Amino acid sequence: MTTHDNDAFKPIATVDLAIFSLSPAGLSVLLVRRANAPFAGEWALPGGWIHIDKDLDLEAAARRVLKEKTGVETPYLEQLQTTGSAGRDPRGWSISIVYIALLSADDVEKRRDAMAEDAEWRPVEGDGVGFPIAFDHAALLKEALGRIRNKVEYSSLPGHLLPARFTLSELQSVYENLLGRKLDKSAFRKRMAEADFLEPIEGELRRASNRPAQVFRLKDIKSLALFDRRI
Amino acid sequence: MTTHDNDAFKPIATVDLAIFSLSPAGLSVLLVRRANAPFAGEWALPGGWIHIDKDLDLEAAARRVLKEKTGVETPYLEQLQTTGSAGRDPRGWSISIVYIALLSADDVEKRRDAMAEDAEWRPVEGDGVGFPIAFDHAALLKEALGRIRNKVEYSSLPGHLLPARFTLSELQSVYENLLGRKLDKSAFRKRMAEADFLEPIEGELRRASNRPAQVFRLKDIKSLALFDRRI
DNA sequence: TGACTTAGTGGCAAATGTCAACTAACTTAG
DNA sequence: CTAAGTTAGTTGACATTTGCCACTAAGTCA
Repeated sequence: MTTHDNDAFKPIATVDLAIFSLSPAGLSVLLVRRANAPFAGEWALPGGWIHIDKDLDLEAAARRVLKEKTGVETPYLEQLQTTGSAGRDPRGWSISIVYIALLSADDVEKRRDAMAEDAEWRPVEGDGVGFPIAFDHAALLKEALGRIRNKVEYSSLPGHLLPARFTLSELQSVYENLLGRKLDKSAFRKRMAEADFLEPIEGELRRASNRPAQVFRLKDIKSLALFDRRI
Repeated sequence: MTTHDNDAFKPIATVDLAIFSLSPAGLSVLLVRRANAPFAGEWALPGGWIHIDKDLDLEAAARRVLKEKTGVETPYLEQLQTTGSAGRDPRGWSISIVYIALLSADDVEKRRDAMAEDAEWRPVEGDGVGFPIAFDHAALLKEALGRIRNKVEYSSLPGHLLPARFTLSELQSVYENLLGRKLDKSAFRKRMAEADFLEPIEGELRRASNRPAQVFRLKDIKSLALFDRRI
């Protein structure tokens, strides 16, 4: 292996984000309208070059892009995968480090004013958004959706799509929405208790329902609790 | 985001591999002695620059490095994570796309002559190798070991450390070695049947044991079967 | 105050997992 | 050739877990 610093070994490198939020209608993903070639005018996953003068590391780069596009800072950011090849970008050999970010609908709504003008939430339809998007971003989006739908079955991931405080019924609704099926209330509550990733906020009840419901929060807002057995 | 092609946005990019094999004594990892600065003379995970003139994509780059260092081609290569920051390489902002490769002891032995001279198998001790290694490779190795030890509990990963043909007892031994505990034979066999990732090779028995044992192969040599419930 | 809605819990039947003991297919020694 | 021994493979009793229906509880509303 030859070891010398020149452009023969330096690909284009970006971070790209699959940013999701959840409404009663289902998952939405954030897309941006590209201003410049290649793919000018087309929708894409938000992303950008790594600013080696500003970004201390990859996660910092991803967080910067997330903030720029949504105005939101999320505790939950997961690296999906890195894709890189000669053919994926007309400008040259390029690498994309792809992250998944999960935002609660609340946070999104609160920061709607701070959203980038070129960005828009689009409902997820099946494995994509129902229309073509730039680069290989359709494949990346499909991969991200696969990751989310898989992890819902064995982890606390849905909790990261809720506001910081939520009820068990709200959590169950998110699981059901992402799983695409109804869950038994008793079994669900038993599972959540067993998985031990929630803590009741003492003295805080949600009075919107007929019977006041206990409010919970995630014990760990940055990482997922993994279950021993799939739902 | 400014979009222009210059070195302000081009980090150093390499692929690095955590290559494992298993002996009765436990896991071993391949290390290489670095010839050049930085960290000249120190041990590191094998890796190298992406050759944008030769490598069609990242996986091709990883496979090239694997072949160069071990002489072996493995069906099983998994992307671990991508790490990148300003501080991890003295030469500048750098990214490493890290892969895990699993080789059977058989394949390693058969191709020992083709192994790179600067490469050496080292036994895994705890979360590392028991001595310092270059760059942030100790952290990467720890991460890779964590990934493997986690996935043993809910997937067919151990099958990828065996030769293409193996018996259930051999497979069980690998699980026990990586899990660090004994498994009940009957329960183990029931689990493997349930997970449905093995197929018996008709008419092929291993006669090394007292009672001839059925020989199996993995149904899918490139990807893992995931279990519904952890072992 | 009673009907209704939602939250939260209990308990039993069904399903699943554990593992000891069994049978089977050899090899080895006498 | 046969019995003993070793390993592979299977069975089934019992323990544990899970699913889910029905119950109680805490309100709101008319």
